[in-house]
Amino acid sequence: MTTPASQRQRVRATDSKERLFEAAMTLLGNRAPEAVSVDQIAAAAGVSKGTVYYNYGSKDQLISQILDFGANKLMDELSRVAAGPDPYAALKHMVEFAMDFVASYPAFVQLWMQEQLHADLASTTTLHSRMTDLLLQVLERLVRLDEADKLPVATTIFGAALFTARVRATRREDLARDQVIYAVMLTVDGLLATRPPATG
Amino acid sequence: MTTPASQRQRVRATDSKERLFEAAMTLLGNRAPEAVSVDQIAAAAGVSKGTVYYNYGSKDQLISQILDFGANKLMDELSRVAAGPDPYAALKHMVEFAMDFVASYPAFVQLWMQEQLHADLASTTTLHSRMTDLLLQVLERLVRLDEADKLPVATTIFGAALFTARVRATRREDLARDQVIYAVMLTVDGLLATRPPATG
Amino acid sequence: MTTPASQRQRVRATDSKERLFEAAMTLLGNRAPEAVSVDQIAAAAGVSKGTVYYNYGSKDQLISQILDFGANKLMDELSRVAAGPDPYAALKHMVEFAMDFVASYPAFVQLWMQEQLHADLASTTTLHSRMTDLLLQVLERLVRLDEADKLPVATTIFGAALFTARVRATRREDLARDQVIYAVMLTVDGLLATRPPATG
Amino acid sequence: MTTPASQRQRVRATDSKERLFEAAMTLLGNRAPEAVSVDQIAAAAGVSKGTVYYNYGSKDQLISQILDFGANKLMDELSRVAAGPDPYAALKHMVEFAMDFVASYPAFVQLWMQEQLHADLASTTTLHSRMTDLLLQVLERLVRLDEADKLPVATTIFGAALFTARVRATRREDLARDQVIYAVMLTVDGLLATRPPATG
DNA sequence: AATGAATGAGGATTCATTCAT
DNA sequence: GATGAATGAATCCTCATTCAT
Repeated sequence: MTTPASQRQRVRATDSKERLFEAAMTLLGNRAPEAVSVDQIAAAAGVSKGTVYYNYGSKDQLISQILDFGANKLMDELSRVAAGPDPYAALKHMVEFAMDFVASYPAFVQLWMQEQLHADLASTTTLHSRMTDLLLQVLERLVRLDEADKLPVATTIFGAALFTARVRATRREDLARDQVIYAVMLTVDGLLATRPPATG
Repeated sequence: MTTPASQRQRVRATDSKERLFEAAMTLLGNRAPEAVSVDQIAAAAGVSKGTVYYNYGSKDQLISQILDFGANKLMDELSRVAAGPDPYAALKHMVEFAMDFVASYPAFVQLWMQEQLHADLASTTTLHSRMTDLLLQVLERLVRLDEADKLPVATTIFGAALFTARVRATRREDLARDQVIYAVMLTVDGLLATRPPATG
Repeated sequence: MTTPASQRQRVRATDSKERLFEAAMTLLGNRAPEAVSVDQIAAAAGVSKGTVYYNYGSKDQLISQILDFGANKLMDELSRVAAGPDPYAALKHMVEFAMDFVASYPAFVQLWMQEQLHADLASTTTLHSRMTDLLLQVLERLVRLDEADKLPVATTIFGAALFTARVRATRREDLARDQVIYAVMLTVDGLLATRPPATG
Repeated sequence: MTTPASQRQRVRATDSKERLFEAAMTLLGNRAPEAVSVDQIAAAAGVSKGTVYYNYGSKDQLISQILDFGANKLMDELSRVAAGPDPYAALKHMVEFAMDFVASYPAFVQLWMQEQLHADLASTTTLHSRMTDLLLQVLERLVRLDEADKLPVATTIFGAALFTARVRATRREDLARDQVIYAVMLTVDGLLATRPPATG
């Protein structure tokens, strides 16, 4: 049935789903997921509570989709940036992008950190290892690393970027974007200063 | 609450209170505070629910006290370590201590990050600024920093340490303590490599 | 038992007991008994909560004793006043005394009205019938009443006095004592105007 | 989970709200609001506890609505009756109506008296002043009153009617309706006997 | 005589979820 | 597609009461 009337309805249906997604995104950027009720999300989206369940099945699934959306969006762009010819510039661009991404989607870090706590490390671990893998790909084009240092170094860069980005999102006045990026890149500078360059 | 602070000699009096503190500490290390019920804390401490309220007034106050306890303990020791003669060694000892502290009190980071989200930046901000102040005191004995870089750099070190420590606390198998400490110190190495030494 | 030692103890015991009585009296004047906790009473009296139970056995018994104390005090004085030679003057004095009594012991009316609701009409009914009996004794010295009118008339006077006195206790600015007494006495004036005088 | 549909009674949309209202009305007629739990109200209405909150938001709001409903219903009818041509008859009809109203809605007086105690004199004062205003409108068509006597006299009639009506609602055997109305009207008789008639 | 610690039953409220329409 | 009504489990908290000291 693709009568004009039902088409019009489908457009509006998609509308509801997207509005809910945006609303949840906004609300979850400031508060822990437990502190955001389905009522609040529905109200912020201007739809009824039932619509949340109609479109997403459950609160957890809605949150999961936000998390997945964020993780994929982040990784996609980061992978693209990581492919740049100059590894140092690529790393810096990655940090820059991460910084801006967190500013745009504060809910994402919020949710990811929250998930980190639960024992079900499914998507969480996945993102973490995807991130460190990607970082290491670029780092190894820059310096030679001991096997045992790889994960710690990558995790440190990842953590420094995430943490400072998150702090910036909360209290934005006193942490200038470029200075923070510079500070995070110091880890890489430290590597360059103390490690042999990558053999190519 | 009419508890004269001078008479803390009663052994049994402190017993329930301490057991509750420990139990809350343990439970809050693995889960978000909203996900830990007062019932669970009381049960884990082997006391009745009412005892939580008798001793702490409310769940929030119990959590607050854990947070304060952790913040003070952390800052006390860190201040002591920061006073060491060699600034680089002092910084490394600080990172080492932070790493071990988080391993011992995972609940603390958990709670602190949680607080970070809420808008009530009272104790949260305090710890953050106390930490960055202390870090900067030591850093400035090591290198000369632009005014605008101070807070970003200190926040980066703080964040990298906290984040990696927290990740270690969750999944301890693949992040060796010493390598992580080395990785966090890379930020300092980067500073040393790119900045003029402190004048003294 | 009137040994010196026990006397001395009785003095101190009486002290706590009386302080509790006064404190309860004050607190119960402004709030419903359910809204006044034993903690509050003990705190207001400057003693520990256990002392309430040591002295009164339970919250209910403490309240009961206040109620009994008030009922007896009120009835004693009212009986004395009722015996005056002029029945109209006696009635007016009774109303005056009741008005002042309620102003002094607002908790009393409060508690009595509260008890009124419960099905256990023990002390409540007793006071009510003692009051109406006393009123009727005086009224019958003034006018002749049909048997069926006695209780309604006495209850009306009782109620008018209690209600206005209670309203005065709450919002004291706009109800002058003497006008209120005059207004309550209008019921008696109405009787005098429409009823044959008592035969004596 | 949920009980099978066969066991559960289907309740119509508006039904639940009204059933809750009635149930609360009944329960609050016999007990102080603090002594009536939301569980009891829900059980008496045959709905779940959550339904109380869905329909009324809170226990206080439910009680408020009962109070408002009663106050409006009482005032509406009383205003209508007060407009009658003969002021004495109008007053008597007002008392009669009040008497019957309290018999029908004992909860109302109960709640009103309870509110009286709290310091939040919002709705309470309103009803009180609306009542005395209305009474005075009619009284002034009957007799001339000193300014200072107006409020006391009106409050006395209001109180006498409310109090006796409430006593009747509790122990109905010994206070006949007509005799009580007669007794309350004695205040008016007293005024007529001692005051100059209204000019007009 | 007095108390501080502890208790547990009970109460108000929230909220994710279900379901008939 | 969407919704409003209803639910009940779970949660935080209060408070009268008990008891060892």
